[in-house]
Amino acid sequence: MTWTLATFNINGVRARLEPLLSWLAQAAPDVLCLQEIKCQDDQFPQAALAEAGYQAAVWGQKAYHGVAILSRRPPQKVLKGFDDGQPLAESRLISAQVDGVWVINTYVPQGRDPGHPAFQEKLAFLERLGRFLRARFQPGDRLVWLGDINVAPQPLDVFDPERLQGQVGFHPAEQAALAQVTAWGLSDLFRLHHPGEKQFTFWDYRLPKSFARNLGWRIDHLLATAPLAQACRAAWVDTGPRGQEKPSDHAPVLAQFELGD
DNA sequence: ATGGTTGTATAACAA
Repeated sequence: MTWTLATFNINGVRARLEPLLSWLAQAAPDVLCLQEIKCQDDQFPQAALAEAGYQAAVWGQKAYHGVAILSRRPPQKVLKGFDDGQPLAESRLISAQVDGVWVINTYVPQGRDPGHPAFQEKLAFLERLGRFLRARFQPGDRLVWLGDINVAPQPLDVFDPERLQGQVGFHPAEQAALAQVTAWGLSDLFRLHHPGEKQFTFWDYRLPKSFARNLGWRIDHLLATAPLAQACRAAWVDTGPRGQEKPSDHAPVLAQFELGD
């Protein structure tokens, strides 16, 4: 079957429910991973999404962070956090096996500044995610790690690589930490289908007219194991929502697959 | 220039 997977940092699901519903109706992904829902589980708009044809596995928290996996069909399994005996303090990781694919949805800590303790927490999160994948899954499994990963891998992935070199989101230490995870056997689906193309997924509100001037970063990714990368027919960024009224600062990223049995 | 805006919550904090 043809299967479409998407990731979208929604930056407050309650503040953007109407645009989310219209985007879902138009883009019609089979699975949508959300980050920064910024609400508790019981505040999540389950009913409105059910009416749109989606069920949701949600791990929220008050005011900050929060992740969810929306799917047309019920997931076979859902996992919140790393499930390694040490609870994750913030709601930044939810995984689900849905339509036979393991979908690992992360909102990786932003890191604040390379000199801030939060930066070390970001690196530690990425290392822990690498251990999580290696402990639980095989590179031959149908698996996608996706979400707001908060790291631009290459100079092509930021609007001004010289100026931004060494800043949070474009620092060698986090690029190395990301590479350590993907070295397990994950491919960047957007880059696979668009080598050499400058296409961003995030435009900071704090830079005046950042979207109109395309002052962005490619920090939202879909990273797939070989069986899924081989099944991937297309990957793209939908910049439509970013240009609308009161947008999220991120745009959705999608990938389409032809899944055999 | 170390700025700027946004959501949540209602004062700052995180991004």
